[in-house]
Amino acid sequence: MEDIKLANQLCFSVYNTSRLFTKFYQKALSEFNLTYPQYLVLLALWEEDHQTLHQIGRRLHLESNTLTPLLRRIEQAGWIIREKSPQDKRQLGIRLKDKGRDAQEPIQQAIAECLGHEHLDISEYREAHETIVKLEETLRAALAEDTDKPKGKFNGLM
Amino acid sequence: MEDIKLANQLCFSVYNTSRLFTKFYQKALSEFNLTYPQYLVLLALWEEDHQTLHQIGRRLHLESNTLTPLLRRIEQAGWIIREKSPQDKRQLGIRLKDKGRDAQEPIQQAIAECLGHEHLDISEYREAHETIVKLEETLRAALAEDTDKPKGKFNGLM
DNA sequence: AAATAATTAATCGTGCACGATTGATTAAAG
DNA sequence: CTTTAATCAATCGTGCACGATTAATTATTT
Repeated sequence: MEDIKLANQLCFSVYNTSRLFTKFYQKALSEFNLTYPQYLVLLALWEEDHQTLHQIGRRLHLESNTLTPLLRRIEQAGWIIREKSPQDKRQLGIRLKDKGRDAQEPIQQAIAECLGHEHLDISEYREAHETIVKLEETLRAALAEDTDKPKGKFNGLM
Repeated sequence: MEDIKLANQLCFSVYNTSRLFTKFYQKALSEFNLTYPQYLVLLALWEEDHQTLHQIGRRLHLESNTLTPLLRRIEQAGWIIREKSPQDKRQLGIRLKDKGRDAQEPIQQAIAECLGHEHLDISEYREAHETIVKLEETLRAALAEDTDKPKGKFNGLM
């Protein structure tokens, strides 16, 4: 029963920190008219251009219900191009336009300045990163478990 | 420049963990037709009944643009009552209905079962909680700083 | 007392998240 | 080859978040 209180506090502080972090990035990204999720898509494409919607979804843990409109907005703003794959017409290919490729340096620069301007020493949080990644994996495993096994203790019996 | 990569990773894992945690709670709360933010409001009221919208906002770091519709939905579902304060007609008082008060035990129970069922040992994450709270405070301080000081290095000079 | 400022909730518009479903296309089974 | 199953993107509806503004009320100043 004391575990619930701890879970509540942990969840709440993760929730708060996520909102704060997003707000922080939003400030750096505002001059480019980008949101944080849009920036994540660009990050994925900077690592590897020309991915499918599905691949980007695997990387960001998002599905088409979120990605379809998100990618459409990013295309609308001229960062990327969406086009059906000729080989497999189910898939949607995503690739950077020049604007998207060229923006990598200035955008990273803006974020770096924002970090500096706030004298935020993120390197202090290396341990925070490690612990939260472990928590992330634990939660993902726990949640994945009972999408496989539907429910209850009688799996595979009916 | 390496700091940006670290910040990106940290922010992304916080973002992921927040979504996973919410999903975890959502599963426990679904039988009560409650969302995680709605549960947070109930948590606040269980600690202290009869608060104003403003007070709840201070506790959850949310403002009226989010809380007004959120509280309206919670009232709609019969958990709480919203009523203008007679003393100060600007304020909106929020208090639990019987349904809201009585649900505390069964809801906490459902969450506890969910924790157990997933064999999630949250107590392992006491250190995660500490580090993330520190990160939360750092970010909040950094972001608060330049809502006070508007921008640039020439504050208070014009 | 009258004018001004501050506080508070509500409103508006946009953009995620996400459960659930649908329709198109491809792969696999019979 | 045809039927069936699997895959993938899109769509739909709901509920947050949040920047920005507005309107009502109260507090403060003059």
